[in-house]
Amino acid sequence: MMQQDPSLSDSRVRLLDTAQQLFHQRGYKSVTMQQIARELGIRQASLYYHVPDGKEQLFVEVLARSFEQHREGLQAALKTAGPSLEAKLRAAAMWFASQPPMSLLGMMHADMPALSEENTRWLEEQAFRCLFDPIATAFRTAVASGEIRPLQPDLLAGSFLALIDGIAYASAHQAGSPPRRAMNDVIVSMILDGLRPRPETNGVTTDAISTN
Amino acid sequence: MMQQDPSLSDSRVRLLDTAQQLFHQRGYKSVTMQQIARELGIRQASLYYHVPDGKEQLFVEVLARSFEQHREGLQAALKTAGPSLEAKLRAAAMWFASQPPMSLLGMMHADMPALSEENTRWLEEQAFRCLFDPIATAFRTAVASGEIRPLQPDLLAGSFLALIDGIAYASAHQAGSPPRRAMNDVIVSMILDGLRPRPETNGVTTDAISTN
DNA sequence: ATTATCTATAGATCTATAGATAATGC
DNA sequence: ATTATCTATAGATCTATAGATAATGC
Repeated sequence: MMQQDPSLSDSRVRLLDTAQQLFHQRGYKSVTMQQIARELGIRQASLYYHVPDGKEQLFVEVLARSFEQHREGLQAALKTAGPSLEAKLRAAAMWFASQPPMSLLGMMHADMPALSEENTRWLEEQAFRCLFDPIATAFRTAVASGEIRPLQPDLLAGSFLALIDGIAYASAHQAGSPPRRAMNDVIVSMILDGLRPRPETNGVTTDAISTN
Repeated sequence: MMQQDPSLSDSRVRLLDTAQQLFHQRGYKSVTMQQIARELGIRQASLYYHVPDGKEQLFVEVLARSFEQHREGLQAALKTAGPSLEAKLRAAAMWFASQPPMSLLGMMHADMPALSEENTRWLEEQAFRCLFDPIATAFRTAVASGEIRPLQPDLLAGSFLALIDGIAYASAHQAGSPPRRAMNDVIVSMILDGLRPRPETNGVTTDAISTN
């Protein structure tokens, strides 16, 4: 009748998957338990067998699982990449491009205020640990090695994530936007070399894509 | 008894201001007519005198007004700035830093799906015209003059706005984050010159702020 | 016995409408 | 007469609970 341990039975995983998709698409408040159930082909009340603590618990679990997936994917990507910041940024961007858009900023902003303070704080910690920290570490290393100028690594990590988020948004909502890989190339190039033509770089330029 | 023309009476403006603040803070769905009314010190039903078509109309009007304010502020800032892209970006960033954070991306993502298709489309057009277009034009000009490398101006404009959005978010939600002006300097410098040290720039570097 | 669903429904919340009331300006 | 509020309330929607039902595995 009850089930306290968050088991990972088949039907529970299906629930988390469906909820994840809907929450990421429309946010916490807009998605109803009704809709999640309909999508699963079961009745609304049946959801409470899997998440006895209700909608907020479901949302928190979904988001935490999503963060964790990103952490693992990011770590793997950063590990296989070479030691240069450029390689790491490309690998990280590729990882994000391979995942469904998660609109981190949007979620953080719009959905957190509806949750309990405890859940908010905890999810912010998870987001920090899983998404922000790996990127910030890469920037910190690059600053330490002199590979990039001495700017605040935290700010750079935030900027990188904001750009990644923007790309995900554009590719999901903007009609004729380029593929995410192509946009990745442009922003990595921008981050590292800037938009101004480099003065003395006689050789192949890193320009990725032509105008408009 | 009724009032069809969107007059700008004192009490109506107060309503729009209050609603704007709340909507920008917590998004469309999370804010209730009840809360808006409480904030104004009146009863919930009284709101419908000013917005007979209800909550969605209120939200659309608030957002449209907000976009328009930004368009005017942006245009003014771009006009007073010098012709260089750097001056324009700094001016635009300064304008945004002078305004309450509006979390454009978050709103777009989380709130639009709850609105009618017509309103969604219309608001997207307004966002494009008021926020995106002025910035994209600046980038287009800079590409045409050769001031920057030939990358897609639209993508660059989106990137710039994503960064601005990220800064607003950080300054609003992150505990010890630097002032928005300082973050602006860093990102403009990053956008234009990149993070890698410029090879032949013998002179004053544009490094803004020290490590960490 | 455990797992996963179902029906039925209480209770809360939220939007919106109807119609009354009060103040101000002509 | 116009402007801006009020009270009261209908109707919709949404979360969550109680308890029944059915299938599968021991």
